[in-house]
Amino acid sequence: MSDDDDLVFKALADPTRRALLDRLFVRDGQTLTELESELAMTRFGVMKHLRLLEDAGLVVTRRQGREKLHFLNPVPIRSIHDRWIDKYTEHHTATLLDLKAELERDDPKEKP
Amino acid sequence: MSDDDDLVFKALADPTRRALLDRLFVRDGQTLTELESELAMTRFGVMKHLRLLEDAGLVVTRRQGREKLHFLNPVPIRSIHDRWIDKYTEHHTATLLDLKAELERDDPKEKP
DNA sequence: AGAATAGGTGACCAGATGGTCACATGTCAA
DNA sequence: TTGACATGTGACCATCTGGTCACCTATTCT
Repeated sequence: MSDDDDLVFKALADPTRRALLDRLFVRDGQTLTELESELAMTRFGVMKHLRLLEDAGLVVTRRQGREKLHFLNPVPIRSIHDRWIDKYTEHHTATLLDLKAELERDDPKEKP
Repeated sequence: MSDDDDLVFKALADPTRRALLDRLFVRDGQTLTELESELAMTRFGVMKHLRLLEDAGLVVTRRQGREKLHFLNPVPIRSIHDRWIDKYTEHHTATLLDLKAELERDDPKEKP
């Protein structure tokens, strides 16, 4: 069944952790204290979340003196995609999303 | 922050629900009872999981008499991919995965 | 009509999860 | 070497989650 991805899905299930990935997607290599300052949560909470992201392989780290730098790793995300997106229908799915994005751009916040 | 995807990530966080998606990926349009028969869990548990998958848009359904048919919807999966995979590095990431797959094919279960 | 089949609801409970704190270790700079 | 800074650990608690059951509705078959 290939579910060693369990850590990845569990890690992605929390909005705070997804926000952390978003921050790293914008600017890679941030420290714990930098990330904490944007997140309305104590340092300990952020640390726990980063730990889970690291265990899942979604974030890789490098020590630099007393600092620990965090980097986003996109590989596990790509694996999720490949699990349920058939090569032959991939183009069709991407096209649907493009259409959705275009509709939302044309009619912003429309309430039917 | 675009986190109306919360239901999607929560739905994917459970191994039983991922297994259900796997089953539908193999054969689409199954009923609740068919899916239950493969899953070592009572009908009620499976029903709860399918409900969450449906709320998240990962599964779409169609009623046919007293049966309810379940179909896999790949669109939300593609959205996850697009959130953190940069268009410009996408090819690089896919290449890394291909390499990983090839290595695991050549050296099955090697313990370094 | 009556029985069998497919699906649905609400309550309930054990166990997992998110967040905080007191306290501890390692690192840099004056 | 003393103090400030960056990160780490273990315990603790309120809340969420996964799974089951008693009971109910709707559809099909004989």
